[in-house]
Amino acid sequence: MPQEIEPKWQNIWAESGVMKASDGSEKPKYYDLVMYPYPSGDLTVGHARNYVMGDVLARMKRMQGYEVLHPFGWDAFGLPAENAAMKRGGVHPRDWTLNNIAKGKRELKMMGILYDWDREVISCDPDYYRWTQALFLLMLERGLAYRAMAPVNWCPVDKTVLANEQVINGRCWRHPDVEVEKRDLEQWFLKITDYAERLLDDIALLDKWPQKVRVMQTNWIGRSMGAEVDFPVDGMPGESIRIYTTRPDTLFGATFMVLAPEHPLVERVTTEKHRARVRDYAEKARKETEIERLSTEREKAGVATGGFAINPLNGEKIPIWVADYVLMTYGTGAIMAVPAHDERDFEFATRYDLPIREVIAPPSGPQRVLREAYVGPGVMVSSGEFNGLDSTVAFERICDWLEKKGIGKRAIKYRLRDWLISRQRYWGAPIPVVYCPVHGIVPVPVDQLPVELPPEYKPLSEQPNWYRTKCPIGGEDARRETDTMDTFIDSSWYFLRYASPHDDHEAFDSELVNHWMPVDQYTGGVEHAILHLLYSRFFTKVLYDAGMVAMTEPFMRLFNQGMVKRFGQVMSKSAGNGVSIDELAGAQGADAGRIYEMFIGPPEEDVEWTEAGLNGVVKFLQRVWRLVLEPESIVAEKGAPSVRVEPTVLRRKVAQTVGKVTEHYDELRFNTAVAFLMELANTMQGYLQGGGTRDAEWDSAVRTLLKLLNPLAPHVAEEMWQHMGEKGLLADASWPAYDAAAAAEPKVVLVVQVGGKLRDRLDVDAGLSEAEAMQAALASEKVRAALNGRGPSKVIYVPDRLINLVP
RNA sequence: GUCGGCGUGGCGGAAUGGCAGACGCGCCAGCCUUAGGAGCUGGUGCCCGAAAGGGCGUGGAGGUUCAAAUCCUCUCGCCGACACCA
Repeated sequence: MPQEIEPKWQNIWAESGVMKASDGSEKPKYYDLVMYPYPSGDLTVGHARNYVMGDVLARMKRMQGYEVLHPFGWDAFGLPAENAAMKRGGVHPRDWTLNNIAKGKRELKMMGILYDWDREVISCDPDYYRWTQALFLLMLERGLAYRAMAPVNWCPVDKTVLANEQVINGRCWRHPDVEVEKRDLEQWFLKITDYAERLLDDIALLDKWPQKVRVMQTNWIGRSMGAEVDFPVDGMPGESIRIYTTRPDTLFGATFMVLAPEHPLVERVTTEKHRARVRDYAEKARKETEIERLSTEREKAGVATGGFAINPLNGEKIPIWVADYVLMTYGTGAIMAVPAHDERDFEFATRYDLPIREVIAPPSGPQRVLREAYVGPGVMVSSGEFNGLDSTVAFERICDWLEKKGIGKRAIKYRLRDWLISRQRYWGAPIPVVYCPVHGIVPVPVDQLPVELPPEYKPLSEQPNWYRTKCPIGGEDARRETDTMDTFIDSSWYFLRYASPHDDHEAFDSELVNHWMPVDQYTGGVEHAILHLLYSRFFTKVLYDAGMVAMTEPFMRLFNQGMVKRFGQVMSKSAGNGVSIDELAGAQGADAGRIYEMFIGPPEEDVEWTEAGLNGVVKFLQRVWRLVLEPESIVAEKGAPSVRVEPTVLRRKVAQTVGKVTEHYDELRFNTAVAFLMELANTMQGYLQGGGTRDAEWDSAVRTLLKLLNPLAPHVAEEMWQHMGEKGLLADASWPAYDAAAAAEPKVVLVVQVGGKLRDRLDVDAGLSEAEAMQAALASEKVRAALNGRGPSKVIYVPDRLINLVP
């Protein structure tokens, strides 16, 4: 198998345009999308694994008669380019990025991966980020973008703000060993929280997503249902503290309150005597880093304010404390503490010797000594008029009561927070607004987009020639926003741009988007399970509301492929353990590399890279080559066994392989799909060695094998196809149809059993499913007679080959 | 701590509740050249046995079933996500 065949076929495919997606096609569409990568230099075999998966699927779908959209692009803005530029002074991030893109593109082509390159999207291209900016303005127009002074996560290494989602365990997502700091800054946010409910509810529609990702998104959004209740402050008429609780049924057990250190009422409720200590404590809490504050290991600590509040349910006076285990960013920043039924409150009460009152009795009855909080449901006690009720009932009754009295109401809270999108970086899409002393925040008119980055690589805030501008409204001297957007904005809509990549008067053509979308298959790493996928879903819903797209969810079916590791670590150039596509394709050819990537392990699992098995797939390809083009050499093999593979066995094997390979490609179970093809090749070899004739049936077996192999090993398959004298591209050939009758085992047998004893057996048609076979059996005279009118206690379906195993 | 997922040969891993270990790697033997680290053929879960054959086997303990790697309960171990969210 000469390696020159690879460029040969790559050129033929390019000229024939097999990979181009036609907008006006009559065929059913199939949108096969892979997550666009960050162009970080050499792509590794880890990237290739992902893209080969997408390519195998695209090639099969084309052969199945779909009009396949299989595009590619680059997530080209972002910090690594700036870091690289800084490292080798003088390199512009743009040059570094575009250079990497050129390299990556060459490698992808080398692997025989076919993309519709006419639709390539590069997020740092002004023709792209022009529309990223337009979409930001759409958000602004719809009231979904706002500026706010807020304590933000600040990465001291990257010197930029991070979104919540980019803070992992209190550390920067890019630098796992760097603690994130808190800073107060005025920043742009997107109101993703407005969509929290829909983002959560619509997870139900994503039934073809991995359960794991659905759970992660659900938890991330974090809905809780409860009530907001106002607790009047003792001695301050008209003043009250609003708390949020998920357990209104425990209101009678509230023995104290806790405010977050940043809570606005802390100063007011604090008495003179306690003022100094409270101030001191709040000051310290503010300085603590998020990671210290969020540690559950730490003992709960706080200080009393000296102030009191009134429990509106029973009129009881309860002390107000300040403690940092209450977060200003969730709920109302204030809680009622019910130590008997909340573990955190229990710990706090125990430490400061605060009263603990049980108001829900566990099923085992009231506890004599409370050693720990009881958080389950039970019977209400010490709760006035609600005594004796089940706590789940009391939950509703107390809410009703609060609402009737006007001191509280049911409320739903989300863990999800608004998306902070400002980045104090050069290499990103500039936020297209102007600050005018007269008109305030003025959006740059869409027809003036893009707000292009200045050529010089230097912080935008240090480029007055760039940021000094005129107000688009009145022409006053004004200043441009010098922050750029989080790159996750770029990637929240790139899959829409592929539908009309050259549209130069709108972000995308709605009609074309509605034609291609939603994405039928989306493949990418699980590391994007929350960030990218949640943001893309959010964008899609906003665009739906704006009437610009017809779908409410962008990705129908999601697949998270595993990572390729080496020496136990994720493969990457920077970690120095990368194996490049060049090396893989250079070793034994692109096709062997492709098959090996698919065969190395289950696609969703992480795999350790080793080339130990590469030789096995090379042997497989060589065997296929001989079967197809030199079958006579196999018949002549010396020392061959005399085991015969009957023609019927070969025929059935071919039919079964069609069914299995089609199904497993479809379900992205490539490792087993490869195994089935190997089995077929083994059977075919056995057939020849056993003296099988090379008749029309053999010929059809060969052709079927080539078609099934084509998505995996397209160069070799095309070459063999051509050698066989076939006209036309194998890529254009039709996918073999599955013949269920030919694939079926000879027959199946039903065992009918009454009272645990075998009564009769019945042959049924081959090819029936278990359910069909059972039904057929129950309808048959023979079985009815055997049952003797008593009805079966059991009807057992057993394949013929296993009949002897049944007692 | 909570929520997910996973435990199968020497290895990567297969098995709609139906012959566990497909397919491949590795290993062993033979063939071929005989320079093989190339190629071909056969064998290869573990134990007993010369063989025929027998026994045991999917982390562990129970259970459901004619039948369990698969379903249920408990338990041990590993991995991942989230983690004071009131």
